[in-house]
This record gives sequence, C-alpha cells and structure tokens, in this order.
Amino acid sequence: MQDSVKEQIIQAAMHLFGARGVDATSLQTIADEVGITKQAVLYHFPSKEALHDHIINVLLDHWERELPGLLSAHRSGEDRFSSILRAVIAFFVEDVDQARVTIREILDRPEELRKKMRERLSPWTMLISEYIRMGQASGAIRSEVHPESYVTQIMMMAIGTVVMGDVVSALVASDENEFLDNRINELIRIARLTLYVQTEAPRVHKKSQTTSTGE
Amino acid sequence: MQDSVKEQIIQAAMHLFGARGVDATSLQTIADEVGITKQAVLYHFPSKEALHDHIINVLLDHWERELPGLLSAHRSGEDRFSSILRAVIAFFVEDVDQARVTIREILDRPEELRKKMRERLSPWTMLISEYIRMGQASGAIRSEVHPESYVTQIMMMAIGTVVMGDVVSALVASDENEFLDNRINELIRIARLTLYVQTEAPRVHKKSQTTSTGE
DNA sequence: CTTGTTCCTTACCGTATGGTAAACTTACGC
DNA sequence: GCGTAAGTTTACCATACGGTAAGGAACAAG
Repeated sequence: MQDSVKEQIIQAAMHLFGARGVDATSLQTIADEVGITKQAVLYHFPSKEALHDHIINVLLDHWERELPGLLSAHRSGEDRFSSILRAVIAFFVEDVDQARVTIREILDRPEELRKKMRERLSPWTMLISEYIRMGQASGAIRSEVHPESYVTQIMMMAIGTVVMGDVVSALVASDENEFLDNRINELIRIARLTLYVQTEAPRVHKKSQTTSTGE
Repeated sequence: MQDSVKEQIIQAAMHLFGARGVDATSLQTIADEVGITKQAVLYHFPSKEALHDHIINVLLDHWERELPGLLSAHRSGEDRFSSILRAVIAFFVEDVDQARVTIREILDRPEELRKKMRERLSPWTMLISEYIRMGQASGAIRSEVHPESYVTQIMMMAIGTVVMGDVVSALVASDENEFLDNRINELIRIARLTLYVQTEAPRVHKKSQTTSTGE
C-alpha cells in the first residue's frame, strides 16, 4: 500500500522533471499525470520547491542505498572492475529519469547539489579512490592515474553516456548505426585500459570496423 | 558597430539560457540585463521561441566556424593530439555559457539538436573518425578503438568536464582541492592512452618505473 | 513640411502559474 | 450520533508570463 498517491506524485514528478525540467513542469501537469487536482499535490507537498527538494532527496536516497551494493558483491580480479562499471551504468540506464534530473540539477542548482553529494555520497565513492591508491601502491594500477580526477571523469562519462550519448553521437554518426552498447563497450575499454597497468584485453572484442550487426 | 542592441540581446540570452535554462528565463529578465524593455526584445525577435532557435543557431555557427581551425594548424605527431584536445577543451572553457546551453538543449530538445548537429557539425567531426581509421590501418592507433564511439565519449567528457565537472567531483573530493586542471590532465591522459598503440608515457622505459609527476 | 522607415516605448490582454482559503468526503474512535 | 482528522475538491487570487496594438522619437529622402 506504499504505492500511495504521494508515491505516484513522486514518480510523476521525477519523470516530468527529468524530461522537461523543473521550471517547465507545472504542478497541474504533475496532477494530471497522477489523475488528481493540483491542490492534492499541494496537500502532500507544501510548495513546488518542497516537492523539488524532496525529489532530489529521493534521488540521493536511491543512490545512497544502491551504491554500496554496486561496489561490492561482484567477481574478483580485473573482471570485477568491468562488472562494477557495468553495474553502475546499468544503474543509470534503468533510471534514466533520475540521471536526467541529476544533470539538470547540476546545471540549475550546482551549489546545493555539491553540498548534498559531498555529505551523502562521497563516503562511498571515495572508497574507489582509496582502492585506486592501494592498487597504485601494489603496482597493479598505473601510477599516473590521478585517483579523484579519474573517478570523476569516469562517473561523468557513465552518466553522460546514458543521458546525452545519443545526441552527442550525432556529431559523428551519419546514420543511426551508433548504439548505446557500442558506447558502453568503449567506455569500459577506456576506463579499464587507463586504470590498470596490464590491460591488453584478455578477450579482444573486435566486433567490427565496418558493420556493427547488432540488433 | 555590430555590437548593437540585437547583439547584446543575443549575448544576454546566451548567458541567461545557459545559467538558468530557457524556460526559467523570461523575456523581461533578458530585457533588464540589456537595459531595454521586453517589447524591444520582441521587436528584434518575433517570439521567445524564435530567440531560442536563433541562440542555438548562433552556437552552431560558432562551432562550425571554429572547429576546422581547432582540428588543423597544430604541431604534428602525437603531441598534435594533445594540442588539439587542449584546444577543444579551451574552446569550451572560454564559452561556458555556450557549453551549458548545449547540454540544456540536449536535455530539452534532443531531436532538433541531433538533426542540426548532424547536418552542420558531423562533416567536421567525422574527419576525426576517418583519421582514427587511417591510424588503425597504419598500426599507429589501437585496433580495438571503435572510432565513432571513441569520439563521442571523448567529446562528451570534454564538454562535461567544463560544465559539470566541479559538481561531479564533489562525489569524490572531501575538500576543494579538486581543480579543473587536474581533470583536464586526466582527460587528456585517458584520451591519449586509449587511442594510440604506443603511449607508455614517452619517458617511461625500463629505466625508471616511479616517474609519476609528468609535466 | 511631409512621408516613410527603423527602433523602441507605453498600454493592454489572455492565459497559466504557484499558492491560499474553505468546504466537502470518507473513515474511525468514542 | 458526534467529533475529528486525513485527503481531496472547488473557488478564488495575485502575479508573471508571452504576445498584440498602437504610438512616439529619430532620422533620412522627397
């Protein structure tokens, strides 16, 4: 019974905020999508700003809840890396709305988001930096890697791949033959190769140069 | 004398659209920034949508004009790559507003932007893909590179670094010690290493393993 | 002086927005 | 039956928005 009206409002808002942006989404539109009146929305959330804030918190809650799981419980060794990265990407793919809202929030209210991210998420992601430093100490990870910047760049690439990739790829694709899977594979190749000392791909997926006969 | 009112409107709109988004920017706000009335804006542009469209075209014009120059007129060899990439990044850094507007447009009107990008920009960026393929044929560039995806990802990383980097880096930085330069350097390292076959940092040979701090 | 054009202003309008106030409905404990 | 609290509705409001209409100021050409 938790799929209450309030929950529906949150879902609708997350979707619409992601698709059109907060400013471009009126309370009426959200209400319509849920099938209630605008005032019903204002009953559950005292103001639009309160709803906005709540949506951001929902998003951070979700990440805070899922992130630890993504970073553990995977195979060990170097494949562990690909596995984790794929999980992170899948996480964004499954929640495109949330990814879009995140990017919009970065643009609209960077200061607030920075603060919240640092408070709530950085404890987890900084584990990755630590992991990298340990790897550097043991010689498994390239010494030139700048851990924090590396993580930042890969994270950005992951979320960007999902949210903006299909448009950016128009820069370079003359046809519709540029698919998400290709970009994800390239992202993983890039991330892995630039991290580990020995990464001459165990199984070179030499899928194509001329035709990517994907689905 | 071309720094006319119309030009001022365009500049103000570019800035405000980038900072707050198109929907969140009223014609009045633009007019205020220029120091004229709202109707003066509507004299030069018949509607807000027309202004919006024009801004996007200005942006594409700019890119179309500058891109060729960025891709040529640089040193040759492998340094040419870093040089070009730095120029591209500098291009975004100098026009953060335009970069921000671009990302917002990707979110708000992906279809339209896709179309325009493909028509106007892809001829230039596809040169890079061609360059990569040639490099692959000659053996200088890694065969695993998926040219289009590679270009897409690096482009996205470049623009993302400038526009979203400081917020995303909050994921991993406990303090303000994470700067743009670090991310740019890491981006260049990543881009270069994943492209060329021989990129074991020009100076790292058997001699020394612990050479970390590059330039 | 008149006419026309360019650029910009004041005045105004219909609509949609976020938000307040109050009434209504349903359910539940007493 | 009565009170009361949660949830939702209808009614209403002030504001801000994009846009239209019309009029002026400046200036040039006849």
